[in-house]
Amino acid sequence: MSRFYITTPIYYLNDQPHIGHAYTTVAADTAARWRRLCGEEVLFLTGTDEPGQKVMQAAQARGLSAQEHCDQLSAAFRALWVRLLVQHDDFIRTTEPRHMEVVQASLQGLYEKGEIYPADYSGWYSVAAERFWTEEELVDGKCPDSGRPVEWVTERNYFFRMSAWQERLLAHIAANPDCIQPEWRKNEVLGFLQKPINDLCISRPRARIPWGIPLPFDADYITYVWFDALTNYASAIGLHTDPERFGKWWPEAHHLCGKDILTFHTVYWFTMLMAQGVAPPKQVYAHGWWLIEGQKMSKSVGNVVSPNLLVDAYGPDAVRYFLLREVAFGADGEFAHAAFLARYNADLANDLGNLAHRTLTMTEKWLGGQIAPAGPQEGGDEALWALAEKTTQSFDQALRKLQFRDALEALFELVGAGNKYLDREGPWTLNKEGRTERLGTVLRNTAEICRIAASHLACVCPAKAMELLQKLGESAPTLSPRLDVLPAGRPIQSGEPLFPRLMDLPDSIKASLEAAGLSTAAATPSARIQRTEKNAPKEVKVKKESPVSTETPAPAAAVAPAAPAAPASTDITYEDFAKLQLRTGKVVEAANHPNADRLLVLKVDIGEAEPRTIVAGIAAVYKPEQLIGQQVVVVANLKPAKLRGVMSQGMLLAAGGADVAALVRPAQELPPGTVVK
RNA sequence: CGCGGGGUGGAGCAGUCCGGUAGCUCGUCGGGCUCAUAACCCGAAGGUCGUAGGUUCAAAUCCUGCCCCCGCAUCCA
Repeated sequence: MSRFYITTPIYYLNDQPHIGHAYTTVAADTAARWRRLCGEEVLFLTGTDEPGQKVMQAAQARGLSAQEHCDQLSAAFRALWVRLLVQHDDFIRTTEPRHMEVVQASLQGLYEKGEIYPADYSGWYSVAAERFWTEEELVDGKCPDSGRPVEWVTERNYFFRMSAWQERLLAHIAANPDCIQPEWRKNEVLGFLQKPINDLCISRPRARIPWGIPLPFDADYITYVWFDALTNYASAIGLHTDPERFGKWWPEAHHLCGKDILTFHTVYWFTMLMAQGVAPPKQVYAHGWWLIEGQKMSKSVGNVVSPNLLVDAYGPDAVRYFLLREVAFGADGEFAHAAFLARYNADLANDLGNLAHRTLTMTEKWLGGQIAPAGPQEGGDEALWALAEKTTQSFDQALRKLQFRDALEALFELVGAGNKYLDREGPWTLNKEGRTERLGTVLRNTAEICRIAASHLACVCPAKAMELLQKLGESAPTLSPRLDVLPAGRPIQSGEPLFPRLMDLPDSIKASLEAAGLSTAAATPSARIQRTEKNAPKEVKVKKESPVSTETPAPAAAVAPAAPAAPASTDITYEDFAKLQLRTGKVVEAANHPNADRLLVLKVDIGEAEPRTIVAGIAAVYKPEQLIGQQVVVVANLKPAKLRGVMSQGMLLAAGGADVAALVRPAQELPPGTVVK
């Protein structure tokens, strides 16, 4: 029996699970479910990555011990997987003994082979950020994160001879062209490997970082987090501890990961394994990132698509379907609720749901609710049989290559063909003319299409697929492409529509969009509305940038860049103005920017659950303590931007030209969040 | 020469590696059907495939230059 071992990265417990975590995990689950459906032996591993500075900081911020914090968050991940219908076979935590002992065995083995050696390392160290920086990374000779001074520190550490494996790594990739996917990502890795790579520092002094796996050969050091984390893929199946189990699964290892950590999963991990005499995994597949409503994912915007919110609003099946159908696996995508609604209605409600519903209701009305025997093939029958055969093949091929979108596209081509077939064969006419035998054949054919669609969809939309199969009287998926699988006389029931059409965004989604300062115009599933909504930010940008364009003759703004007043030639419509979301706010905290002397970092309450962090260039005019308790006017839907390292989630209105003269504030005390227009 | 990605009918994308009738989804317009979740089906309009050259019998696809857009970076909010 063929085997399939698939993993997600172990997720770092510095924050709640977000859509990116859900994406990787759903993809892995779908691949795993498909292999199981095909009768293969499957091992699907996910888990959480626990030790680390950021985790400890996050724990401290919540007033918890690191272990309590990790237990809670790890449970939050597990709970989400349950909600998303993820069926992992194993869940590993890097604090488990079974993992730690393998990490130590690996290190010991490498040390004994001479693959790990001690050396002194010198660099600019920031006590505040607890890390080293390169000369180039420093800002004015200070730590770019904290703005604090750095010191030149020499430290003894242990290094893995990664550089010695560079040639063999290149040879391995050349000999195994599919081991890094997609192809264009592999080229990025190969580009990275054109330059000599360094040895990898795999230790950290315990004095500096107290939490981690101790080096077996020097108790003053703990293991570098990536060495620790990557090893999970092997420790979970018994590297160094259970050779039989490891030998069984390792040759079939497939790792999914985000594009940001591809280098770790290929260069570091492959060479770590090769140095231990273990072949690299069969394949590493890097997927892209989701933009949220046109913006890069950040904490505040990310809430709009928090996986739990999505599952609450749409249910797990629809969320899984959208994630896998909307973009090619590997490319970046955009999660917009309007697009979600459009996709859901078009594919799940109108095409599949409706095909099922019309087939089932006609069968109930005219055939006593029973599947009819397969009669002789006429009309479009032959083509339908052929397409079903072709579809099941395409689906399987695409899914084996993790091309989820292509697989679903193929499957919905068959669904579409089912709808067309009904129209051409016109069962309502057959019924009127009393041609019952042909009527039965036509409806059994589309029922079979539903059976095939549901069976294949069982890996993507497990719950809804089962629901549909049950309507057809089936208790489990059957992958046969034949249209004579359902037994004649089988009772069916139509029941309620499988995927009710969504006429508007759920209220919970609208509320979260509003809270994040995003438009809820997407509410109507009409493309016209989508279009204006999507175009809006672009138009604004064009205007903003036109002064520097060489194309247009520059208007007054370019001549007098200091004058913010818009020239008459760029009148805006009320519609343009209405795109601004202005709110009153109250400054609750204010501090100097750690790394910029003209900026202040403010926390401004604008009536949301949490105050916004807003960076303002007003340090020349206001001192932080003057501002606390002051009322201000905030542009609430300005795209967030990082200013000297601090994310700013809005802008304060201020009067003045190039230099700010004074902040704008309401004439009277108003509750925070009051709309300004 | 900072790094990376990209410019294909109104929108979003595929096709580019391996040159040879420009395809898909949504939208628009017109029609049909009436079993169905205002769903389904048919037809039409709409693209000099960013641009200028080159190679070729033939270029969205190969080569060269240029323009533009989007991320990251840049004390601009």
